[in-house]
Amino acid sequence: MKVFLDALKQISPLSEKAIEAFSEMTKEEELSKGHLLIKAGTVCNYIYFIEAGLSRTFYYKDGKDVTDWISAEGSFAASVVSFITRQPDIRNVELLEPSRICAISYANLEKLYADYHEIERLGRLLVSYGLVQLQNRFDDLHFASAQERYMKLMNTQPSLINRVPLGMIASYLGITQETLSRIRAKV
Amino acid sequence: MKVFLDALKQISPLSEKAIEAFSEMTKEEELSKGHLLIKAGTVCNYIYFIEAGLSRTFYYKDGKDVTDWISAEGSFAASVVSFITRQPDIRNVELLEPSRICAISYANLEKLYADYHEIERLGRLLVSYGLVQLQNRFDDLHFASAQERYMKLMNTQPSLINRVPLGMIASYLGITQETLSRIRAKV
DNA sequence: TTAATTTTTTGATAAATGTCAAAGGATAGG
DNA sequence: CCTATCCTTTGACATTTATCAAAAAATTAA
Repeated sequence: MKVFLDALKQISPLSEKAIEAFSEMTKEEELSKGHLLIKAGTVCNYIYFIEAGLSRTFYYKDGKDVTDWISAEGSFAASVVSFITRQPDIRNVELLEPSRICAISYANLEKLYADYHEIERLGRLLVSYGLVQLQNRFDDLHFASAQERYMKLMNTQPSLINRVPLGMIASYLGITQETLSRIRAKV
Repeated sequence: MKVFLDALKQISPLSEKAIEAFSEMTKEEELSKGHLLIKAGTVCNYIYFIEAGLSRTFYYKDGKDVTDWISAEGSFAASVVSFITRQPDIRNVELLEPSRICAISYANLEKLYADYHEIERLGRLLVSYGLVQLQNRFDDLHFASAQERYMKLMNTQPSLINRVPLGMIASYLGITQETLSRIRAKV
């Protein structure tokens, strides 16, 4: 839990009271590799913070497994669209490594937002930073070549290369695993 | 201004006081086609709401004009990444039609956020819905064909087809104008 | 309206990436 | 340590999309 609360404080200062309220609303769990945090077709009722470990968000498009997002320790995992819209979504979230996570439910978070202006602010900032991250990935996908995208991933998150199977990384980058394998052979 | 305030109220209820504060902080303008709202290389200090008209966000990648976003009446325009991170960004925003806009500065918005919990909530919701929109476009770019993307645009925002030059729409969809022209001829 | 400019289409060709198939490697459980 | 499974690479070929060039169509300004 400490890693989680420290990360929150980094985003925006929180009073002792708010931190306590947060920690009361949050439950910590140790889960094994392969555990499904969120199942496609359901409404995502939890946001997870990865204190240790690794997860990926994925769905099926035309029968093919698409890796939408990868969350390592220190970041959040969820079916964000479903969490926000309160509609079922096609995304699953699974653990790629045994992980220690903090989970907070939609209902509890709403309560915290309503009770604490400072937590509402924190939430706004978190979503804002998420938007910036997504825009960066969007820009890559928009007009960068497969090789450019791979290079950028190597520069920004090199550790993922050894922790995530190549096929999932390829899909994350929007290419096939054969193409990624060839890029890798060339570079 | 009324269109803007009504749109805000739709997102989240606001007290009379908050609405008044908002309208005091907002300035309304009529601007002509071609007007540059935001210039590349600067920090984006305003968020614009388009009451009437049309804008696009664009930048240059390898000397080529890339249309990043298109905002029609009832939506927001900004260099969102720059507005959030307070860093200069490569994006420009220009008007594609004579437009009536409402502008609110970063500093004023921060003040509103600090003074009104209800406005902070509104801000969180606005960013959240923006995130959902971007995720939808991201999904298309991730693993949908050029034709699928065009079809989806036709279904969701058909009016843009007649208001925005084909080259900009093509770029918005992540393809060349020749490819879009051929898709159009085929469909 | 004409003339100039911009936008869109079309054709030929090239480049990037995908698909299918199969062979090697690596890894984990019995 | 052996076998089954999963992961990665490689090859041959197909498809999609980009590039370059030029013509046709539409729009704008004089």
